[in-house]
Amino acid sequence: MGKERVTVIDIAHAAGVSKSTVSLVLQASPLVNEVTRAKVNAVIRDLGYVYNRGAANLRQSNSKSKIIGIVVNDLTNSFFAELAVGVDMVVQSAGYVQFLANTAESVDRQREVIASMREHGISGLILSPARGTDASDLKPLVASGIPVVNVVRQVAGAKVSSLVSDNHAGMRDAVRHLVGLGHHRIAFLGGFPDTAVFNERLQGYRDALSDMDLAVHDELVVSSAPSRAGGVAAIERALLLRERPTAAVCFNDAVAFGVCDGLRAHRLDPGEDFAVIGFDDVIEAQTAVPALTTISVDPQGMGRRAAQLLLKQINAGRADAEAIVSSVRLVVRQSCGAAIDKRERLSLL
Amino acid sequence: MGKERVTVIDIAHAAGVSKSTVSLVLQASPLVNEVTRAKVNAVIRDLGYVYNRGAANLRQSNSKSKIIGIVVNDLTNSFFAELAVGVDMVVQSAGYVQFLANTAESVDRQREVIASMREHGISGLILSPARGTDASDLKPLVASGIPVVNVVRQVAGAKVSSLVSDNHAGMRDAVRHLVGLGHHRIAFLGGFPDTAVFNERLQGYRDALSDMDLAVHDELVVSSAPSRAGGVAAIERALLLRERPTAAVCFNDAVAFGVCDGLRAHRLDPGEDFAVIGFDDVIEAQTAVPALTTISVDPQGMGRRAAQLLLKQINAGRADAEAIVSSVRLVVRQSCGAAIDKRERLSLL
DNA sequence: AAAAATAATTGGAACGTTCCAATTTTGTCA
DNA sequence: TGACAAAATTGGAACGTTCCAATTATTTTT
Repeated sequence: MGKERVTVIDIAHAAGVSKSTVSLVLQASPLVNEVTRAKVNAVIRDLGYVYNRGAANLRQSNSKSKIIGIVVNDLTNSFFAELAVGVDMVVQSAGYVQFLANTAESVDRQREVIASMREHGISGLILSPARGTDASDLKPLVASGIPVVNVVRQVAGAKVSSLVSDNHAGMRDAVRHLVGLGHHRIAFLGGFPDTAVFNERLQGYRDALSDMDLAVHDELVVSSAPSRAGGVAAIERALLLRERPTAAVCFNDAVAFGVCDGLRAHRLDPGEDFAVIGFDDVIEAQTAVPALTTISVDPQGMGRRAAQLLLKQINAGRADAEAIVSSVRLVVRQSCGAAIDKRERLSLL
Repeated sequence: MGKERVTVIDIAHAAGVSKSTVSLVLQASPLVNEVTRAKVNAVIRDLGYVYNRGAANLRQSNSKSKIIGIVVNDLTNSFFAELAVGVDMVVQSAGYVQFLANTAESVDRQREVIASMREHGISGLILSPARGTDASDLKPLVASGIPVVNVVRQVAGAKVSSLVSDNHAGMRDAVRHLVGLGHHRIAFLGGFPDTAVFNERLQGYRDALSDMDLAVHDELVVSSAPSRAGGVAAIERALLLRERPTAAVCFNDAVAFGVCDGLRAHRLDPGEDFAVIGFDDVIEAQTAVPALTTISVDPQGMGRRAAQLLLKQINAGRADAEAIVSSVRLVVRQSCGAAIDKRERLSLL
């Protein structure tokens, strides 16, 4: 059943026209007469023809392939899943289809999948680089004129566009908010110190404290895996300090949830006895108990913007690197509690 | 810089051999002499040649394309993200690359992306069908001999393979466990009643109650959106019953988390005052507070198995439909609490 | 050393499409 | 009706690869 392919030649034959004409109707060219167009389209439907983009693409090597690649370092992280969804939306409605690959932080794997995608003729790539990605890994790609947009993480020295969230400003706003509520011992919890994102966020924390004329205590900075379990571990350590913090900004929401878990394990009520602020605003942040105050980075929106930027570069034919930092905003929910003085007043009742 | 493509002809020319020879070394044929092979490979590296799979694939239309498609109905759901990761793992190590598309439950979108993938020459498809998918949507695909593996959801009447989790047995085990702990008013919360998955799980719930000689009360079945918010709504309704349930099995983990939230809003402690069991075992289930007792379905494992099944069919050239139900297992954590009598004994202290 | 066998290489056709230049058909105007 | 313009159609070459049959180079056998 349905062994051999139906080609334009078959269509042409059945419709009594030439293959050139069939090709023209496939491209919706205005050159072809209405009645022949109708006839050809009918035959196309009848014979169950399916367009062979591979062949088409071979001929028109000038034109682009309608395929883009997206490779992320950790698809199990819902942040990246959301990002992929955002990319998918704009890419899909532009008539493109996307190769998606997960590198699980392996640069070797990343190299392989990028090479494979290249052989398949992607006309652009959105990349959330694995830790340790070197500019040389992207070199061949940009040398052959394929636009690349880095998201979330930058690659030092690579001449490609990037779209990262404003880590510095986000963390600064979080700290300011806590200070405004009356806190002055604020911890910075979670994250691996060898990443650019960590350092940007940490710097935002430090700068905010300085701006508000508060001392920066290094023992209040506790790094850990950027996961829920890491959050538990980090708050454990922070609670051992002789002078306990009264609030924490966390590397990301996963850490923040872990911190809440750890607080509860110590009979402390997050939001009430201790203020917690996350980063990312993952979906669960709004429905968790307590709802998480966090920095919203809208990963889906970032995905959309990255895809738009990539498509723009593909269409322009020219890919001059531009670095966009995506603004973020503080979303105040319950986990950071009310102002300290107000709380004290209430507790007097 | 790097404007025009390097082709086998360029390689042949530079290495002083024919394009046929170059082609042979590209395919690692044993027919070619070691020294020429080395020479050709050197030139390939020097000129920065990249293989054009499109062209190759065009010629050898018998051979397959090394591309598979995966389309899911909701990538923002971490269950499907995990599934995609599982697929990615086996597909990647088999030298394939995957088109990934998200349909967001739209059958129209699904139809479009499947058509697009077909035009791009996928040699197999893994599909988690959007709600309302009809067998006719898959007809053309199977007619042209492209293997399809449905995951999570079946499509009635479609002659394709499927891999679904054992919903009936999973829910049955959950209910049995609760009955074993001493509960006899157990609610079934969440999910849309018009889906096959819902009905399979509900049937497991009913059968387990019957098996244990307990009555099935329809008012204890409260459907809702299969989300955290839906869980909150469902438990709200369940708590309005004059005879309240003491435990609940939930349509999935998201609902279960919502149920926990709702319980807390009523000053009830999930796991202590009310037993909750989820379904899916998403990552957060183990780190949540209380850790969620749930039915583990290992989405990543399902993804791997689905991919393996698909590759098997692709390689066999023959795609006889087989229906696999993936076994599940109850993972007991804290949200279902201790046995009722033990708890009563403890509370006497 | 000639014949036969084997190893290595090669030119051209083919895959399914698009593009170009050329041709045929149709329409318009004097 | 003839001349011209406009509209519609068309054949062949090309894209980058693989495959086949054929050729050439090398080795083995007698």
